[in-house]
Amino acid sequence: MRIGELAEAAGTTARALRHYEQAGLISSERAANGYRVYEERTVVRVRNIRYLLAAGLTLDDVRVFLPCLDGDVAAAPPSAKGLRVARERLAVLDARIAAQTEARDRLEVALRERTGDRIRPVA
Amino acid sequence: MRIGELAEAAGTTARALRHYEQAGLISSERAANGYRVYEERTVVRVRNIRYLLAAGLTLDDVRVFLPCLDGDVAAAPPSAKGLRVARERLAVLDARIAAQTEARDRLEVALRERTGDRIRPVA
DNA sequence: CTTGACCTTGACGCCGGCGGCAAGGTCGCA
DNA sequence: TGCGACCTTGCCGCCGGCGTCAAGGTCAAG
Repeated sequence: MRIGELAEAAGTTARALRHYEQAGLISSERAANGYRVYEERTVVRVRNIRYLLAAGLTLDDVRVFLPCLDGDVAAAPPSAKGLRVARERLAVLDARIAAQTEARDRLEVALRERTGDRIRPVA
Repeated sequence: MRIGELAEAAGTTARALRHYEQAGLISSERAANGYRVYEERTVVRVRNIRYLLAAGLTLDDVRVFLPCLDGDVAAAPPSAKGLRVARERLAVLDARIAAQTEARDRLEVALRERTGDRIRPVA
């Protein structure tokens, strides 16, 4: 399939796909005329990429998960290094989530206190 | 007080303060030599601004809270609009956190499966 | 043969919240 | 009188994930 088809099938744009390729997240072969040609499974891969992006990860983050992006769990088990990196990522994600949750709670508290008081007890 | 003092008192930088002024969040008078001069209460205001920023709002969002940023009880309570913006932000933050938590959980599950199944890592 | 839909690379634009540098003016103090 | 700390405006840079031209090549249909 060509880039336009893939884009539509995966719910994104050709531009984004070139961007992912440039970032090393997907790969393509080339037809004689230079057009990019993709395999069917790339659709799944791209969907997974977009899922992770939507979850707030960066392209850099996503790269770490490449081995698991094709949805085939039995396929390529990650290397020890991959596992280590993945665990580190997990910690990073936890930290990030914690930070955002904290911010969220602050906002909620502010809102709650607004029911009467001022925006926040200011020191 | 001058910009440097305000910056230190409010826990930020002179650069950021000029940025806030440029964004219409704070105002200053000018001394004869052109230096910005601030009132004491601006410290509180800036702290509140930074508090809201840290809670995940944008400068644009903060603008709607201007009437209540001085911590003055007599001042106007946050407008209905302000509350609405804050609630919307809260929803956005919640969604973002949920998505990331979901991704995190996926990763954890994947990790668990790998380490349980295949002990031998592949280079 | 032409149109028009599709593809190619390359490069600049944008948003947000500043950081940081340039190039200069203004102080107080020794 | 000269140093150094402070201030001024202005503008470019950065990160991330693309959007959006620009300037072309390719191909099937009419």
